[in-house]
Amino acid sequence: MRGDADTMAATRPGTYIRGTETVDAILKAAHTVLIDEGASAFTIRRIAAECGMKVGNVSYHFPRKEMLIQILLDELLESYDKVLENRVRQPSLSPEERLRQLIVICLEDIAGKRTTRLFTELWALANQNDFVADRVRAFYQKVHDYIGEYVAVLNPSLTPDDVHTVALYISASMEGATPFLGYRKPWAAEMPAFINIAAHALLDLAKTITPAQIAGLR
Amino acid sequence: MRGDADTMAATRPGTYIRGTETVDAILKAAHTVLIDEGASAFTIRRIAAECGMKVGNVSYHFPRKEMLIQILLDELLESYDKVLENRVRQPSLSPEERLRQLIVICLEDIAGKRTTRLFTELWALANQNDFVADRVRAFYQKVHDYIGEYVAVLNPSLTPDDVHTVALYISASMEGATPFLGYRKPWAAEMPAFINIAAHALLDLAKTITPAQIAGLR
DNA sequence: TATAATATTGGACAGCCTTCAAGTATTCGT
DNA sequence: ACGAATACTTGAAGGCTGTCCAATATTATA
Repeated sequence: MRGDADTMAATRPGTYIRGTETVDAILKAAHTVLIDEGASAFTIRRIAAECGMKVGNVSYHFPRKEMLIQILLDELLESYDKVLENRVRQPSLSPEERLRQLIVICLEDIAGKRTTRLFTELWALANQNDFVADRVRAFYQKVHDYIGEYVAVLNPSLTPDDVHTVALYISASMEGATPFLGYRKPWAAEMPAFINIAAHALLDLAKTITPAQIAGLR
Repeated sequence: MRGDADTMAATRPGTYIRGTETVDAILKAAHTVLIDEGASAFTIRRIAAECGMKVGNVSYHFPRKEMLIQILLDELLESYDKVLENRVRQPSLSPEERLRQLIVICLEDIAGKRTTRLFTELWALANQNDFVADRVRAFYQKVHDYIGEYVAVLNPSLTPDDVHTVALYISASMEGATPFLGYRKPWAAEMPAFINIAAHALLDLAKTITPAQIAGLR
């Protein structure tokens, strides 16, 4: 059985084998449409066409379009969680090298089509859709916690609040690359140099920033 | 007469006073709808309702919806240009103080509703709409040139290419604040601390980064 | 294999949307 | 004040949307 009882408003339908396969196909098609054609093309009919189904069938498995969005988003963000967990937490490196790894991984990921498209759409959707806004917030919360872990080790003089703020700054610096150096964005070619600067500047920041500087005393 | 002959594909209709007033009202309404309700609500009907007009009338002044988007976007981005020109170029400060000013101004602007909403929508629209993509690129090009001017002075060891890359990095670091600390975004409350960190870190970067670091030699 | 649960189909519905042609009203220069 | 240019309104066509439903087909299990 899928779906954590937790905050879930909608559980995945389908109990028969065939049904779950269909649900998977719909979600995959929805993913493709959202990434390739954007939110404006994200319609039941377009999704049904993408996976060679009838509108009624998609509507049967996802009686409300909102359900589809919610489940798709949950699965997508969960997959990002796993990437972070597997690629960053694994190696037995120094905190500094791990943070560098995380920065490189994040920026390389941002350069990919899926991430560039998905997150630009999500940031816009979050302006109006509370569900999307909340899930995106929860996702980045985790990312900031990852970063904060390393920052706290690298710079023991920071309070927990300061650590969070620095992590937020590091994360924002990277995410800002999305509309500039993301997939098919104007300065995509400069990503290698950008990664070099980011790795240098953000590591240096994490190690040397002081509470006084965060507080604006200078 | 309105509309610069320059690159304009579409010129604003209307030569009568009443006509231009109507056009202005439509543009204002379109602006409101886009900022307050997002791209999905950006429809002729919704815009007409917003300014108390009939659908046909809006359609008369803007025969194609695309025209409306284009003219609205041109006017919006031009207004941002002017803010930059007036608020940053004016004062006779040192390059360092000017760059700090620019950073503070940009981030305070990002915290506003208009900028947060507008640019998140534009980044998403740019994924599919070539016109939007091009205008947004041209806009940021200018921003990067502004930043680059100061970077070049603060750090004479950098080549013009390096200067542009550093300017790009600085700009991205600031824009990345939008989905995190923008208007009604989850960490909006941390903007003051974020500005402190950014002003410190980005100025330090501009002054001390070396070509070797940008090239990844370490 | 019978039966009940599940899946799929095709279509109807009301509601949006954009576009357009045609007619009316207003405004401007003379 | 008059004619022409411009502005506005109307109404309807045609296509898209999400949702719903009844009929049919498939599947799992007792």
